[in-house]
Amino acid sequence: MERNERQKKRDERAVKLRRLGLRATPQRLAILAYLEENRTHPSVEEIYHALKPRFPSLSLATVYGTLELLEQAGQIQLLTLDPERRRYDSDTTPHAHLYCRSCKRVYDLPGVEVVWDKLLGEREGFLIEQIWVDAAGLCPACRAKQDRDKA
Amino acid sequence: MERNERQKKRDERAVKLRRLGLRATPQRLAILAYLEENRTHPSVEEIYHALKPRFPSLSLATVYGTLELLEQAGQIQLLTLDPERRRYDSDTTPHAHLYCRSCKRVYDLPGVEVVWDKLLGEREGFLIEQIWVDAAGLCPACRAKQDRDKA
DNA sequence: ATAATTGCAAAAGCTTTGCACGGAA
DNA sequence: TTCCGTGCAAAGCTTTTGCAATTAT
Repeated sequence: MERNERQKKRDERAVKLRRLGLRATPQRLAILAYLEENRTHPSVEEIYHALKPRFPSLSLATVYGTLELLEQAGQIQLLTLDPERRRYDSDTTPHAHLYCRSCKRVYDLPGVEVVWDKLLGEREGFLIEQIWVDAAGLCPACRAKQDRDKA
Repeated sequence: MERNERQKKRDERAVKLRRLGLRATPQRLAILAYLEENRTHPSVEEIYHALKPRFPSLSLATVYGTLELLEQAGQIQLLTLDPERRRYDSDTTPHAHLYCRSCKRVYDLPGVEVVWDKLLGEREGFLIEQIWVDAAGLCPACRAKQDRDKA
């Protein structure tokens, strides 16, 4: 990616934050950029460790706070399917996830056709604002490894 | 419920546990019974507090351990849609849940038609063993309350 | 200049672990 | 009698909080 393009994206993120009434601090821009560039559904700790070298003074509390803020602003989504820790996804469009019970990572699960919009709205008195389709099982790599071990 | 019927259900639970290779201790029977009789998706702490009066020596560690055991044996399911704590459901048949962001309780969500079985099995290299459909929003009571407050 | 944000340290939950004792089979 | 299971206390993590110092606007 060109230097100019990188700068352009950074500016776009800054504008986005200011439109939300938030200050565009280097920490927030970096966290947002990390999430957009790493679609691995990172945990808070993973984001923290990835950015710590570039921001030696970065604190976990800041990462927690920023993620909560971005989530409430609808810029990212909180994933709860990993029972051990929070994970975040900058892709807020509807898609299913899978939690691999072997490597404990979260993957996008392709090919799940759900009529997401039909589920939102009112339903038997409930107001449905958000839907997640979560799976648990094995990712391709762990599945292959398990087959090998059995053989 | 008659005394005989209660005893009968207790015996059935004991048999079920022994078939799984587990000892039928009073604590385990009580936890299982509580989950079957309280379909409120209780947290570990809720189960602990409910049973503590009848089992003054009961420990949280025992509740945690028993729930993990029962889950791995497929007798109950772990729900992760409440980001603050684990909840459990003795109903292991496919059904959707809703997390009310106001009262923070978990409800069964009626009327969601998902072809659950079609989602299980192999899919693009992934092995899908379990599926959850989780929603966030407002339960009927909190929704009514919010409408009232707005008026 | 001013108000929002960060970073630190401490605290607060939730969950797990190790081990001696007790109880189910 | 033999192990499995329980309870306790301590530890381990994840997440939150309060506040003084810093920084974006």
